[in-house]
Amino acid sequence: MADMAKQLAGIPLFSGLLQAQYEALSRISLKRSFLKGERIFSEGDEGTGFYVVAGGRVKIFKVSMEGKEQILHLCRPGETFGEVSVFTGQGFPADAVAALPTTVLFFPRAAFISLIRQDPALALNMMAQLSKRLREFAGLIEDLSLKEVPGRLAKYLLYLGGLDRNDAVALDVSKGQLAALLGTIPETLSRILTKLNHQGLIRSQGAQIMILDRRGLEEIAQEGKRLP
Amino acid sequence: MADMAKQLAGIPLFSGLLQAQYEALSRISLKRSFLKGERIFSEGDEGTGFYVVAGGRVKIFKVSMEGKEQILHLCRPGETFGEVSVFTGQGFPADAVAALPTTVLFFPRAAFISLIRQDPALALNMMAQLSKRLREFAGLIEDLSLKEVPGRLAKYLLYLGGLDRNDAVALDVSKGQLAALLGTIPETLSRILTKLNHQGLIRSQGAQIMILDRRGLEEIAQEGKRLP
DNA sequence: CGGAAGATTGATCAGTTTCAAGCTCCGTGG
DNA sequence: CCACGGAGCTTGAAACTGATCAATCTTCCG
Repeated sequence: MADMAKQLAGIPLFSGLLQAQYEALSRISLKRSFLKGERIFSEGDEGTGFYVVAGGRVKIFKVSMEGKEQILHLCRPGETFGEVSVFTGQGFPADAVAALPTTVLFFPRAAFISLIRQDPALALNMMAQLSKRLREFAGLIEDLSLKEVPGRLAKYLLYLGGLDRNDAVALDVSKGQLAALLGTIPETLSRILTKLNHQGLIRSQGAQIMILDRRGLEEIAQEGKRLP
Repeated sequence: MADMAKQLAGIPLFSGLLQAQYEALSRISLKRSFLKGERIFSEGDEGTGFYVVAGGRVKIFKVSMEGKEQILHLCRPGETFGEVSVFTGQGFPADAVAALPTTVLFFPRAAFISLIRQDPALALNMMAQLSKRLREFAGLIEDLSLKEVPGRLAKYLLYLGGLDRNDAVALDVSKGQLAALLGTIPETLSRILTKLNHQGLIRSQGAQIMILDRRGLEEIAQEGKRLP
C-alpha cells in the first residue's frame, strides 16, 4: 500500500495530499489493463468513474460515420480522462481506446466525490486538471477553425522540438494518428510533409524529423499562411 | 446584502450553498458593467479572477491574424467565464467582449479559492461547470473537424427549436456572429440558408426561421456523425 | 520470404473562402 | 419627412484547400 501511495503522489492530480488521502485513494482505486487497440469506453457509456493513466497511452477521440477520426487528446502516464462525466452525470463525451498496452487506475465516482468533499486540495488539483484540458481544447478549436493544416503541423513540430530545445525530433505517434490529431487525413499530411521538405524547412525520414528552419516554421505556425 | 445573496443563489455555480457562503461571496465580489462591444479581457491578460454574467451577454472568442473570428462560447446570465486562469495561473486563454450591454460579477482569485477550500459544495459546483464547458468544447471540436457547415447550421437550428419544441425560431445573434459561432463566414452561411430554404427544410425571413422539415434537418445535422 | 498495414503519390472533385458588386434595412441629420 | 450613409446581408464568379479515389511503394514482422 505504501508503494501505491508513493505512486499516487507522483500524479499531478494527487500531488500535495495528506498521507491518509493516499491510503484512501489506494483503497477505492481499481487497476485495469488493456491491450493495444482495446476499447476502454465508448461515447455515451454511463460514466461510473474516471481514470488515471499509470502506463501506456490512451487515445480520446470522436469518430464520424465515414470513419474519420479526430483525436481530442492523447493521455500519457499521470494524466486523467473520463472526469467530465463524474461531475456532470451524463455519459462519456467521447471514445477512449488504449493506443499502446496500457494500465490505468479507475476511481469510482461516488467514492471519489466523497474524498473530494474531505479534501479541498484534491478538489483544487482536479479543477486545475479540468482547466488545463479546457485550455488545450480552446487551442484545438482555434487551430481547426483559424489555421490551415500546414500551420497545425508546424505548430506540432515546434512543440515536439521545444520540449528539449532539440532540432532533431522523433514523431511519437504514427503518421496516420498524427493526421487524426491535426484534424486531417494521412494523404494530406504526407503531402504537406513533402512540401516542407522541399522548402528546406525540415528534413524528414520516416518518424525522424530534423527542423532546419525554426523561424520559417514559426511563421507558418503563427500565420497559418498558405505555402507557395 | 440579502438581495445579493438571493441573486447569487440563482446562479448554478452557487446553488445549494450555506447562507454564510452567500454573504462571503457578496463581500468578495465586484460588480462591473460594460457597454456593447466593450472588451472585458484579452487573451494572455493576467487572470486575477473570474466572472459571472449578471445581465447581458459575453462573447468568448479567438481571432486569427487575418481577422477571422471563432466564437468559443456566448455566456448568458448565470454563466461563468475566465475560470480557467484561476486554476492554472496562466493568462486568459481567449478574448472576452460584451456582446450586449452587460453587467458581471467579478470574483478575485485568491479570495475565491479560499472560499472553495471552506466549502466542498462550491468546489463540486465549479467542477460541474468546468466539465460542462469541456463537454461543449468537445462537441465544437467534433463539429469543426467532422461536419460540414450545413450540418453545423442544422444542429444549431434544431437546438434553437428544441429549447421550447417550437418550429418557429428566432436567431438570437446576428448572422455574422452566427457564422463565427459555426466556424465559417457570413457569405457561406447566407448561401447555406438559401439552400435550406430552396430545399424546403426551413423558411427564413431575416432573423425569423420556420423549421418546416425537422426530420430532414436532423439528417443533415447527423451527417458525418456516427449514429449511436 | 511473404503479406498486410502504413505511407506516398497522382488525378480529380467537392466544399469553402475570397473578391467584388449590389442590395436592404435603419438611424441620423439636413 | 425624406435623403443620405453605413453596416449587415446576399449573390456571383473564380481560386484554393483539403478530401476522395486509386495505384504504388515501403516497412515491418510473422
